[in-house]
Formats: sequence, C-alpha cells, structure tokens
Amino acid sequence: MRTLSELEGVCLGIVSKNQPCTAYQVRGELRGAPSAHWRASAGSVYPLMARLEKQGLMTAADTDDGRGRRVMKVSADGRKALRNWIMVGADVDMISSVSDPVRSRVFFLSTLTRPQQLKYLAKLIELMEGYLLATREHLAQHPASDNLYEYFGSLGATKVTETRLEWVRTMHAMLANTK
Amino acid sequence: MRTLSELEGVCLGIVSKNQPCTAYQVRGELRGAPSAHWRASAGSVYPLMARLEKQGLMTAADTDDGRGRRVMKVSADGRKALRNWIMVGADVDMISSVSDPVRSRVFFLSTLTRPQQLKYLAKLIELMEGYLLATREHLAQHPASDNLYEYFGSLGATKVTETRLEWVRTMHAMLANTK
DNA sequence: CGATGCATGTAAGCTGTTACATGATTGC
DNA sequence: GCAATCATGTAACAGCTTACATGCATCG
Repeated sequence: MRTLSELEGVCLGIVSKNQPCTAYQVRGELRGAPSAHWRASAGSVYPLMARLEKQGLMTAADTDDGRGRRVMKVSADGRKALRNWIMVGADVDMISSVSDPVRSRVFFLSTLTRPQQLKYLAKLIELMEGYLLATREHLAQHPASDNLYEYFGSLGATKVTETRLEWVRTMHAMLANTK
Repeated sequence: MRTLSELEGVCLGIVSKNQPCTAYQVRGELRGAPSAHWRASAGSVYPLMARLEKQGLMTAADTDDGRGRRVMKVSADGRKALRNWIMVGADVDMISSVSDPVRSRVFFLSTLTRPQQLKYLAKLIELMEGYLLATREHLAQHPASDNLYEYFGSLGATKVTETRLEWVRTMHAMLANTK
C-alpha cells in the first residue's frame, strides 16, 4: 500500500468527514480552509479522486439529479489508508517542514536599505493583522463544543499566525531603533 | 523580468551573502538551515544556478584548483531581482501559505481511536522537543550581534516551533482529560 | 590505496498549477 | 434570457525529487 501524498490524505479526510461527497465539494472545503495553502485546482483534485477510487480507497456513485454529480464514500481500505497517512506524519520531516516564505526573505533583508526594510516589514504587519482577524473569525465559528478537531486545527493556525505577527513586530521595532 | 521562484530567490540570496560561492556551497547552506524544507537536490540546484547565470543575474568563473569548481557572483541585475523577490513576498498568499502537515492531520484525528490519538500526539511532542532543542542551538550560534538577519530568521523558526509544541501539548492534555 | 568528501551534472518521475473546454441549473 | 454558480474534466507546463553518473582530492 503506497502512502498517500499530502493532498491525497487531506482530500480523503474531507470525503470521510462529509460523505457522501463530490469532488466539487472537496474543492470548496479546501478553499474555505483557514490556511489556503492548497489551490486545489480542478487539475489536481479530479484526477486525484479518480486515482483513489481506482485504488479501492473510495467508492463512487453517479446521481440522477441532472447535474452529473458523482458522490464518493470512503471504503474500509480507505479508512485504513487515512489512519496510516496520519501515523506516518509523526516523523522529523513532517514536524520540521514548516516552510515560511517570510522567513526565507528575512534572511536576505540586508539586500534592502533600512527604509525599504521598514516599509517591507510594515506591509507584512498590516497584511498579517488582517489575516489574523480572519483566522480568529474562523476559530470563533468552530468552537470546541461543535467539532473538537476542527477547533484544534483552527487553534493551531491562529496561534502560529499570532506568533509570526509578534515576530515581525519585534524585527520592525529593532530595526527602527538602531541605525 | 520574470519573478523568481522560492528556491531561486533563496539560492540567489545565499550566493549574494557568500560570494564568490559555488553551487555545492549553496546546497550545504540549505542542508544546514534550521528548517530543512528544501532538500536542495543536485537536480534542482545545478540547473537553477545555470538558469540564473544565463539570465544575467549571476556571473560564473571556472577555477583552476583541479576540482572544477565554478564560483558565482551576483550581478547588478541579480541584486535588483533579489530585492524584487523580497518585496513581492509582501502578499496575502505569502503570509498565509504556511502549510503544516501536522495541522492537516489534526483535522482528521477523529479517524483514530482515543488511545491512538494520544499515542500519535505523544510521539509528536517527543519529536518536537528534540527539534526545538536543535533550533535553539542554532539560534544560540547566531547571536544578533553577529549577523542580525540570520538571528531574525532563527528567532522566527524557534518561536514558531515553540508555539506548535505548546499547541500539540494543549491538544494532548484536552484529549487525555475527556472521554 | 581505499574510503570519504568535494564537485558537477543528467534523466526520469511525481505532484501540483494554469488555462482551457464543456454543459446543466438556478436566480434575477 | 442571461449571468452566476454548480459540476466535471483534459492538456501543457512548472518545479522539485530521487537516482544515477562521473571524476578529482585529501586523509588515514
């Protein structure tokens, strides 16, 4: 049994939570997620779903509502694969691989003049403040009493966003106070 | 002027910091980074460096030390492209796109039994504690007085790692105390 | 003199994206 | 009736990885 890719695991998980569920719905869920890492383009999701079906991890059924909807359910093998995908994630690679485009750029901030640096960081702070509001909104709409795991996910996204914002603020303050 | 990819920006930045600098050195720097997101395989770095050279962002010169080393320097156009790459990073996509494989999995934790959940989270905590020690070590070896921007980068990695660890601990505690 | 490290590169493959193509349904 | 949304899919390309291939230098 080949281990699932990140997007495969996430899509299988979304189907398992919402089944019976269409590929279109999966794309909608991905777009509505707190961290929009996945563009979840049609070109990735549809072939992916077909792949999972062919491997027996999902079963599909055509509907007759005139829209050609194809609803999916996770099979017993699919649930096993999903559990396996989660477990495999407890690995050094997984816990360290949070790649941050902002951090990548900070390393080379010396390329900019001091005023440019401050302007860049100020722009980041503004964007992050807006983004933080959005994640907090998302968190408020997913209380622990409703669905504990969605709450956990949103909580993680919010906490990390808060930390990153605080970090950028620290840098801005330090650069503003030295020459 | 086409905007640089993430890896292109990072590599150009590494060269600009260490020039004159070989592709081999760039790979070494990437491997030693606090967050090993980039595997920086030869298959990506060498063609990338050749590409940047062809575009006039770097100049290359062969050495005669018998090892066929090819040392690179960033050109004026290259510095401009690097500044541009940084600035373009002040964008909603960039600040939100911190994709976390752990968070992805947490959303579907209901797939596991409670004991499996606790075991999984305990494993994560163990791994993250080790990883946190490594990032703190890295931070200690890059004091602000030495190179401010490397310090900033390491600081960000450490802060985010601390936050994620605390988050996983919170989840573990909550799941351990409810049935 | 053999292992390890320095140093460069290519070929094939995986995973995702953008852009396109198609068609039905619902709401104004 | 026409725009927006629902719904499915394909083709071409981008970017990075793994695995392979090559050869010299240094150290024990």
